[in-house]
Amino acid sequence: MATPSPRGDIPPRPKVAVMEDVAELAGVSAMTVSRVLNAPEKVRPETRARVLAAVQELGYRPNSAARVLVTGRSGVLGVVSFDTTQYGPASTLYAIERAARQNEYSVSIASLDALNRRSIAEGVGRLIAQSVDGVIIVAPHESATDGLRHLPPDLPVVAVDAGEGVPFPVVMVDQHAGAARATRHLLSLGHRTVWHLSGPANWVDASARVAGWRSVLEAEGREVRKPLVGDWSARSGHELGRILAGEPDLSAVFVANDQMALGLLRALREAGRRVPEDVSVVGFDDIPEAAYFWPPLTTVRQDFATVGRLAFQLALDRIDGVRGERRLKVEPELVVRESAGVRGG
Amino acid sequence: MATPSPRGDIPPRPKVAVMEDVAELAGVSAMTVSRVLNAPEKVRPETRARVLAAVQELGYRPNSAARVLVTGRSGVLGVVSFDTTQYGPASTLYAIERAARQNEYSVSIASLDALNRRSIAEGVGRLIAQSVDGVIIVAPHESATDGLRHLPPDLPVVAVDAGEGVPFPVVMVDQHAGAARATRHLLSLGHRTVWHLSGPANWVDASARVAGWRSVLEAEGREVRKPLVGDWSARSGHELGRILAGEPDLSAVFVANDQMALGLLRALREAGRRVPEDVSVVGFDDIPEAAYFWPPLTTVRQDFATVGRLAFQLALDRIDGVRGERRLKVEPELVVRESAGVRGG
DNA sequence: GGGATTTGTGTTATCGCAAACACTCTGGGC
DNA sequence: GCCCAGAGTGTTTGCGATAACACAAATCCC
Repeated sequence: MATPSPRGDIPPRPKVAVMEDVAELAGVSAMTVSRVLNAPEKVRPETRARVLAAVQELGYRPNSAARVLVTGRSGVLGVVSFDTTQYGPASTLYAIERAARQNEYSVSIASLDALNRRSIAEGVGRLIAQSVDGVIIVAPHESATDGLRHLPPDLPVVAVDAGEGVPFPVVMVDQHAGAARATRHLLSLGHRTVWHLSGPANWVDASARVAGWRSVLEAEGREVRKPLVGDWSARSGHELGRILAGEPDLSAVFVANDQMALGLLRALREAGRRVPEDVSVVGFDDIPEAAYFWPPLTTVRQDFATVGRLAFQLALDRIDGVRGERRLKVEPELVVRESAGVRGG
Repeated sequence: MATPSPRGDIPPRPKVAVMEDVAELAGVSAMTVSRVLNAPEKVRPETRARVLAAVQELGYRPNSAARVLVTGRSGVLGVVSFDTTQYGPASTLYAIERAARQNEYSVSIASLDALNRRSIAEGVGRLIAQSVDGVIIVAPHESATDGLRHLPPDLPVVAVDAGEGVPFPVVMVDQHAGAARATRHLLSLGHRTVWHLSGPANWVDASARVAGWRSVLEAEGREVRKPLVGDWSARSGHELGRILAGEPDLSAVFVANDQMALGLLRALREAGRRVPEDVSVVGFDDIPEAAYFWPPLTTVRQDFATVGRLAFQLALDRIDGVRGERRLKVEPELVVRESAGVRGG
C-alpha cells in the first residue's frame, strides 16, 4: 500500500526513512529492526548486521515522537529556571545538561520572567506539555517554594536550592555553613563584628546566608548590625557600599555575592577606605573573575557543577521510581585571597 | 473496549485523561475536542463551552507526542551552544528562549564539550533525534563553521556568529565595526597606536575584532603591533597584561572582552601603570560588572538580547519555509566610561 | 420551494514505533 | 521418535492525536 495511487507519476517526496523501509531493505520485519535497536541480544548476529547496514545506508533515525507515544518515556528532562544569565544558575544548568547527556537524556528549558507561584506552575506546565520525564526546578525563591507544593503529585520533581517543606528531594549548597565560615574567617582576623550586605528578601539562599552570618555573630556574642539588602547586582553593592562607607566603625563586611562585593569594593575605594587595610571584604560564589578583582576577592566557592550533577541524579532516581525526600547539601569552600586581612592591618 | 477484562476488579490506575475522555464527558466526538483546541472558530460556541468545561474538569492536556506524530511538528527549537556559563552565550540563549516562548515554542539545548566538526554534528544529531523543528547554533568557532556545511540540508538551521560561507542565515553582532569603533575612540584620544589583546585563534568573533582593529590602524597609517592572544579569561588577560606592562611605549589597549580587560587592569596596576592616566583600556561585551571595574570600563556593548530574538525569528521563518541566506548584523555600541582617557592625561 | 452552499459534527485512516502474543525452527533429553 | 524448551522472527494491535472525507441540518439564492 505504499503507492496506492492509480496514476503513476507521484512526485517522489524526499521522505525520511522509517522503520519499515529499513526492514524492507534488510529483508526482515519491522519488529526485528526495533529489536536490533532496543534489545540487540535478542537478534541473531548476522541478522543484526544486515539490519544495521540498512540503518546506515538509509540514514535511519528512530522517530522519537512515535517511541514516546508507545513507551510513555521521552528521555527529556525539563529544567525550570530563573535568570540563567547569572553565573550560578547558568553553571547549574550546564552541569545538569552534561549529566543528562551522559545518561542519554536531553534537556529542555523553561525560563521564568518572574518568581511567583503562577509563573512557576506555568513553566512546569510548558514542560509537562512536552512530555518531559521529570523536572528540575532551579528557582531559589520562597514564592517558588510555595508554588512547588501544588504540582502534579506523580511528576518526578527535584528542586535546587528550595526552602524547607517542599515535598520532594532538594539539592543545595549549604549556604548557612558557607556564610558561617566566611563570618568566622573575618572574626578570626580580629574584627570585632561583621556587617552584611545581603541578597534580596525572600530568596532562600539570601536568607540562609543571613542566618548563617547571624548565628556566628550571636554565638560569639558580637554586635549584629542590620543587614543592608541588595539585589545581587554590582550596582546595588555599590549603592549600599556608599552607605556603609560612611560608618566609622566599619571594619569587615560579608557580602552575599561576588557581584555585590565588586560594587562594594568600588564604593569603599571611592570613599578612600583601603581594602583590606581599613576594611575587609568577603564575597560569595567565587565567580571566575573574583580572583582578578582589586584586591583579589576572598570568597566562598559554590560547587555548582556538583549541585547540577546531583540534581540530575536525584531526578533520574525519581523517574525510575525511587522515592524519598532527601535533602542533599553540598559543602561550600572558603577561598582565601586578599580582600580580607587582619584588623587594622 | 475500555474495560475488556472479564474480571471486575481492575485496580483503577491513575491514568491521565486523553482526548477521548474529554469527548465522552462533553458528549461529543474526539474530533470535536481536537477542533476546540486547534480551530475553535469552527465549533459552535455552546459546544465549545461544554468541551472546555470538560477539559477543565479532567485537567486534560494534549499529548504532544501524539500530536507530533501526526502533524510532523514538535514546537520545539533546538539550540546548540558552547559554554553557556559565559555571559554572552547565556544571554543569547536566554533571549532565544524568551522569543520562543512568546511564539509558543519551547527550547531544547545541546551543550558542546568541544568545538569541532564531530562535536557539532553530534549535538545537532541529539536535537534531531528529539524531532526539533529547527536548530540555532551558537558556536562562534571556525571549526564549527566547517561542521555546519555538512548538516541535513532540509533542516532549518540558523547560526549565531558564524563565519562566512555557511549555507543558511546567520545573525551576528558586527564585531568588525565594534572593534573599529573602539580603536578609533582610542586614537581620537590622541594615542599614537593601539595594542590588542585578542581572543583565541579560530574564534570568529576574535578574528573579526582583530580585523576591525587592524583595519583602522592601517587606514590611519599607524603602527600595528602583533596582537597578544588570550583565551577570553581574566586569567589570560592578567598574564598577557604582565607582558604588555613591560612595554615602555604602551599607551592604549583594545581588549577582546571584558574579562580579559579585568585581568589586564590588574596587571597594569601591579606594574604601577595607572589607568587611564598612563594607559587607556577598552574592552568588549559590556558585561554587567564592567561599570564597576576599577576604573569603570569603557567597552563595546553587544546586544545579545537582540541577537537571540533575531536568531529565533530567522529560525521561525525557515521553519515556515522562507528561504534565503540572509546575514543579519546587529550594531554594537561604544560605552564610554573611565578606563580610556587622553594620552598622557 | 428546490437545489446549492455553508456550518457543525462524526467516521475512518494514519502517523512510526513497541508490547504482546503467535509461530517456526533447532537441538536436547529420554 | 516424541515431546519440550527456548531462540529467533513475524503478526497484530494500540499508543493519542489530526487530516481527510462524509454527512446532516441550517441557510441561502433566485
